[in-house]
Amino acid sequence: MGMDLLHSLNPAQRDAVSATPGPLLVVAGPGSGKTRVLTHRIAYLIREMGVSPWHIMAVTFTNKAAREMEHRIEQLLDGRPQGLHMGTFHAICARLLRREVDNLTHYQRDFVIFDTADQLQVVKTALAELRLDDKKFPPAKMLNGISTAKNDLITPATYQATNYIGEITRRVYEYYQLALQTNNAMDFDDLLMQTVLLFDERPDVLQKYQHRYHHILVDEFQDTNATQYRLLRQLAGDDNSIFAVGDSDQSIYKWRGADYRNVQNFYRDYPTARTILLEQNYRSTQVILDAAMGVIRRNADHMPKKLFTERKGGAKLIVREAYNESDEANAVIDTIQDMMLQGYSGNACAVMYRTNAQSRALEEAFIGAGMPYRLVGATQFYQRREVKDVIAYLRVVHNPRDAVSLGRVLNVPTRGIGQATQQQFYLWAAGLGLQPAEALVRLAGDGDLQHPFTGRAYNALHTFGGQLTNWIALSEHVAVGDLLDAILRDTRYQAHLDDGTDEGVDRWENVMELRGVAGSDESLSLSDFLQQVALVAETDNLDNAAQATTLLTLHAAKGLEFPIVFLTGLEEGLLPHSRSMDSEDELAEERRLFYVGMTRAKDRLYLSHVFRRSTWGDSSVAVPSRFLNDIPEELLEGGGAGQRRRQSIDRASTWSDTRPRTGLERRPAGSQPSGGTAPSTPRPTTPAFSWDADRRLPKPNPAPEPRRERPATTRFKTGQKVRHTKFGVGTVIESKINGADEEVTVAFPGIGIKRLAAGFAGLEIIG
DNA sequence: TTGCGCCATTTTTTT
DNA sequence: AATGGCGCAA
Repeated sequence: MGMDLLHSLNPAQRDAVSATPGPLLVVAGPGSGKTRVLTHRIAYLIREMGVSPWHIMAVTFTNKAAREMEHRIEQLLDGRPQGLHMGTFHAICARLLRREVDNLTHYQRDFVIFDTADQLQVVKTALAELRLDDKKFPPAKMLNGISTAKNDLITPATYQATNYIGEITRRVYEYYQLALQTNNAMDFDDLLMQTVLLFDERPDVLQKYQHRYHHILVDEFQDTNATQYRLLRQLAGDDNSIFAVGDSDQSIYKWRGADYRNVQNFYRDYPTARTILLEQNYRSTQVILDAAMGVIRRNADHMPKKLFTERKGGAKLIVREAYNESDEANAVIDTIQDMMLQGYSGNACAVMYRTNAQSRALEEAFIGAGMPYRLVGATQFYQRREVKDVIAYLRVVHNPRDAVSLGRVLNVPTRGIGQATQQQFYLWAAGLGLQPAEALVRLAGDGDLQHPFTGRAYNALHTFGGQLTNWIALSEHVAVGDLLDAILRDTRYQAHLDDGTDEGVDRWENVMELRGVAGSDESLSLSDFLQQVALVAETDNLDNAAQATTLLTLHAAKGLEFPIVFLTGLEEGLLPHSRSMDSEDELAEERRLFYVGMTRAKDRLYLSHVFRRSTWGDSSVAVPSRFLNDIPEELLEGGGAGQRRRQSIDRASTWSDTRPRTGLERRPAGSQPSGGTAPSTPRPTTPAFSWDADRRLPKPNPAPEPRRERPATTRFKTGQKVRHTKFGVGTVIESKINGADEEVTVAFPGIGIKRLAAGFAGLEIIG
């Protein structure tokens, strides 16, 4: 029997799976079979060590990972183990808090979970109430500060402000937290923090869980934050075992409070902890691994690892420059079609990028080519206005104290409760000591109730209050789906969305999709439904069955693998992102992000950057990412990246008026070769380049291109040498008129690309 | 009160 | 390029 579980593992994996209970850290390189180790460990505990599943808790990073593990354990054990507790930190905490809600000081049963939009709403209210200027103190920044505090387990009471902004953040945080309690709502961070606080205050409650969870397994340990780590320590107590799996090279959530120093904390707090290193990779070719190691090695805090695989050799990496993002996208598509001809299936490829905004150009190209794709993230389903509205209705029905959700739908669809009425209404409700929805219900139910509303406003409020009362009553004995139907019917929501445009139809379809999620299952409670909906991640719903290329951000790619991976937009400012450029730490994280992307690839890795990238409608010259320079030359097909980087800058300087015919010029919109729908023409668009060098097409489209800029009035010309007082001598890459001033982009050797306002820069032309 | 149109600002990554 | 905030007209 024991053979079954261990014989398919390599020595290091076997060591981990069969380790004696106690603190253990598995350092798992990418593709080293960590899910395998985790699942086998759980199976081993149950079957070989006689541990009851009831005593095991496994924490994963996404719900999808939890499901996947559950599925694999089921296969290993020929059945579902009863009582095994598996899920994300957030889901596990939410469940625990629901169960212990009577022991919470500030919350009642039926609390709701606020998402970012709700949080922003609360912060805006807080700023208004505190008479603070939301221009000076942007709500998103405030929220960020609050979240950071919560991730570090800092409450409004323990918040130490060191400067004015800090003091403002503290005040907003204080107000915000009270508002959440009044709304009987928690945000994502609360789920974790309130659990820790509960355990702190109530040793008896903590003890209950300590007695239950003898074995705690943690996936993606490098991405735990201080609060999560504290929670693990609380649960582990003195007697329970922590089995942590992680890889600090794949830590990419520092901005969310993740602190990979928890790895060091782990050793500090558990001096007897064992470490097991998993270095054998079962995913990628050695070429891909070597390239990835070449990149990650440059990080100062990188712990040396030697990733190896039995898949010696492999195709070299291919780096190419495209003219602009649409050419880049078309080149990707062209290569994917090629790969499919070579026998790869439709879901073999993934295209990754740094920012969600980059998906647009790709999507357009896929649609243009008639190629199937699925997009992970972007405007996430549950963030869409119409979906949020419908959920807000359900939330108010579920928890009438939720004033944020009520505020969202009070006049959506418009029902004659305008701004003036709303203000009056909120004041009146507050005077009664009631939350708005509670007051509405009272107004509808009690004809004698004193109120200040005039005929029209009263009618509108009274009617809505009546509806709300009905829905609440309905929710007691009817399935979630039926309740949703009633709400949609009573509010005439479909008519509200139908504005005659395709977008209106889309929106209704989204609502129907949500209706599908609710299903007609009687046993799904409203509470469970809302929680489920609040805690889903976009990657959770990724099904691999669809024969489509996956489009996703590098962050979303973590934990996934694909035979063929395209990393696009590898340019300075994008990867590394411009917001990360002035901090060594953040730069290191950007590099890890690149590393994560590279190591998703099993067989082939394509890297691309563009010459011209458009952001916010105007485009500018881009420089290849510095990370490309760190890939060993011999692993790249064709020339090295460093060479290309220099070439690109040089080329930029010769490309203004004497631009050679490259076939790369952007075609005027609409001049694309048409007929893309015919299946016999699999290549409806003409790629500017192909990764397959010999298939590079001759330039078929000599359509005269409208000049992009009228440089007649610019003082500086591309290719000119200029001198700057601080940066020294550089080469002008481009210059354009921007408002009243001229914007000059200059490459300064050894310094980088600078964008300068000609009026202020004091540039001297020297050649 | 609603709805439209103009203006400003924006994008890093997400449970 | 797209969204949100704001002012004005109906």
